[in-house]
Amino acid sequence: MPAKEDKRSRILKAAVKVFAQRGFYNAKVSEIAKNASIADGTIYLYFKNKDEILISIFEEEMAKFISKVRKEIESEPDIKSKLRIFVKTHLNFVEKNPKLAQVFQLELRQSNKFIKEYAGSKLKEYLNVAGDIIEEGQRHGIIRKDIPPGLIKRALFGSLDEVATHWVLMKNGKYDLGKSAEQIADIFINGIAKT
Amino acid sequence: MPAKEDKRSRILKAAVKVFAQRGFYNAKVSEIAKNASIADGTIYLYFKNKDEILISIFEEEMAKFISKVRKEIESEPDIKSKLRIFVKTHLNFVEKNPKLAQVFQLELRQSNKFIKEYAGSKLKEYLNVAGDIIEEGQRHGIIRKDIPPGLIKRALFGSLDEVATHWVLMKNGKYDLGKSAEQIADIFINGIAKT
Amino acid sequence: MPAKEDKRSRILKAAVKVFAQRGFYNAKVSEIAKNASIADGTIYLYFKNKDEILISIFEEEMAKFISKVRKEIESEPDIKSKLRIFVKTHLNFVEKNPKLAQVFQLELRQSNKFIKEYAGSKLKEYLNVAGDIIEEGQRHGIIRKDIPPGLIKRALFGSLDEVATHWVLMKNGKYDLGKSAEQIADIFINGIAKT
Amino acid sequence: MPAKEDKRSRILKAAVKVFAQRGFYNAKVSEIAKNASIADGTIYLYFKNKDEILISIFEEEMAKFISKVRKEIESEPDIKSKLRIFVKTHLNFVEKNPKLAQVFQLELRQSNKFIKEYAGSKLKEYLNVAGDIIEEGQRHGIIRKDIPPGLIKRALFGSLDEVATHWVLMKNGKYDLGKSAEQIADIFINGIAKT
DNA sequence: GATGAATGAGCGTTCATTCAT
DNA sequence: AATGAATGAACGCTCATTCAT
Repeated sequence: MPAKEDKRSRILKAAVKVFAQRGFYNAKVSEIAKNASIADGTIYLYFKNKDEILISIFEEEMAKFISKVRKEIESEPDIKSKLRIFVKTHLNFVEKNPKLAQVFQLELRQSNKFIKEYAGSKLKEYLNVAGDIIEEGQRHGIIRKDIPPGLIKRALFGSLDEVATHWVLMKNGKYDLGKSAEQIADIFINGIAKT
Repeated sequence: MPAKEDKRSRILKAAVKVFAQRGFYNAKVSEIAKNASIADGTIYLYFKNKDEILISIFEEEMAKFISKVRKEIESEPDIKSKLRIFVKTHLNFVEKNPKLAQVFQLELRQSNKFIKEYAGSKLKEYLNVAGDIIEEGQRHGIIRKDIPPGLIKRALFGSLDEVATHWVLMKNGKYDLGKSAEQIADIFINGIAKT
Repeated sequence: MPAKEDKRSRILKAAVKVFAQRGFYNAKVSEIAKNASIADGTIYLYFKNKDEILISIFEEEMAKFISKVRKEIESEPDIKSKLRIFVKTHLNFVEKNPKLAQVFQLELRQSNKFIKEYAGSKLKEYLNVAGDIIEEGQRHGIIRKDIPPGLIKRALFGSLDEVATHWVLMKNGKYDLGKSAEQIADIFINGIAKT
Repeated sequence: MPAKEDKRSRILKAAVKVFAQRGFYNAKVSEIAKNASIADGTIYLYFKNKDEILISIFEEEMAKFISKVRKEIESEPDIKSKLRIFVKTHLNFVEKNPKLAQVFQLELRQSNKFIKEYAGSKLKEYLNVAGDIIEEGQRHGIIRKDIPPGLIKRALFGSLDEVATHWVLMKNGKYDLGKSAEQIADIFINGIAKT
């Protein structure tokens, strides 16, 4: 059923564009429909409501991204480089997908449904990619054990997220996210290294 | 000016309560007015619009908080303890002001005006409290100089912010923010220390 | 507060006009507002929703009509003439208020809320005006006692209602409701007389 | 034609069920289709639109009912018993077909098309069954001639209709329609008898 | 004939904001 | 300054109906 899948992705693609352009609340469903070259009502054959479009964008892009990150990490020889790659892949994704980044960093958080009702399983899964590396590092005696991995992964994610948001708000141009990635990786790798 | 100031703060106090209870978008101006025991229209004598109430809450609470943080830091003898106190004060504030924390961590970000138009001078000022400590540390040769203080302060803030948001979403109970503060401080102090 | 009362009745008057013209479901709230020379939203200061406008028309017109009927009956000397006057007043009201009659006979019954949720206390009250006459007649030995007044009043009302509806659908012109009133009164008075 | 006829009646049967359950306006065509185990679009091969389904139910059930009433009356020896049987058959039908009665008494009247456009030939035909008895009675000098049969039949129908509606709204249980039928017949037979 | 995916018109209601008093 | 009645813009969503297959 390729036609159906095709229509569904056209909606999502159009939604990313419109959300990034207008913001989630100002984005009109009818504008998304027009951008996807379908009728307004058709959207509701694929998504329950406007919030669900937003959440689907997140879930599906995150799913793709998570498996990408996993693949990148896999081939790294040690804990530290895994962590470094995790950080670099995160900020590289932001840099390469500015529209999507705007949706992830800004629009997503305007939806009550997303923030307060959506459990955020994809987010948890992503955080656990980092969490798993950290736990492994702790088992191997490379990472200090007196800080819970749950806190470390969250602190790391917070740093990346904040830097990403700032980059989006600065309209991209300003700084080099690749460099920042290296530096954030440095901070955390040194910060949590077993001494 | 006491009467006016009084009414103004009653509005802000009522707004924090209603925003925390209902969320920014679901909060009705009329409900804030009722909570402040004034007429709907009166609110517009003190604030330009609903977003301005939110922004004013942020600005005024941040002003108080910033000067508190500054005072706390002042008395600390060295860079590292200044940084540690910065972190602890941040998370302690969250823990002691759950309603305000909910507004800061969640509701504030639902306002397009806040995110996209409000330059966030108070936020910058707050970040610079950390930035100043870091710069001082770099000048004193205690903190590595190869990472821009602008990035460090943002990374640190991001970590604190993410942990705070998680705490708010978990409905507070779960974990000990005091302990987390120590651990985040540890990570960053070690992470940016000159080796 | 005459201004407020005035606005409320302007809405009701406009609603009768628009409901009669377009039917309940096709009537747009905005058209009612325009006819009443007020803003759309103002309607919702006076009525909870569109159905409530319809129900209010019914309740308020019925209240006026019921007290009119009661007054007419009061002055009649005996049971039979009371019953006759009841019938005549009913059909006379229909004849003199064609727009309202259209709303009562046709539009009202298109509202699910009216039919299925609204208890219809005013309708009950009206039926009881007839019911009371009948009970009195039974007590006085003028009306046969082997038929419950509850059935008689309903049968009588049904006859009047059906004739009224037919008259509305025939666009009024056709027949003389005054004559019909006399004849229906005849049927019922003879039909329920104690023999 | 059996397959087609079969599908058509399945739709009508499903529609009665769904209309009685949800009301005409809340009934979804797709739900009728699901109940009839056919595709949504198939309904439009048999009926022009949703209103036509409703009207068809009415017409077809009325056709069956009218011929039933005619048969019942035929075997009656005199005018009065014919009239009595007419009344009893009417209310007996209601009592024996509660779902259909709900559709006839309540849902049918919510359709603008039915009320205002559908001439109601089946209704006329049914009324004329009573009208014919009455005219015959007038010719035979049994029924008073000073009331037009057109009014009598309508008054009688109104009584039956109102009692039926009340019975439906009371959710059936309450009263004995058989008894009511006798009493209504009494009222009218006495009421229109030549004196 | 049968399907069911696609269409797109249609509108009640909310609520931030204004402004006459 | 304070009031609160009045305003009116704004739009997501449903669902009867169509039509390509």
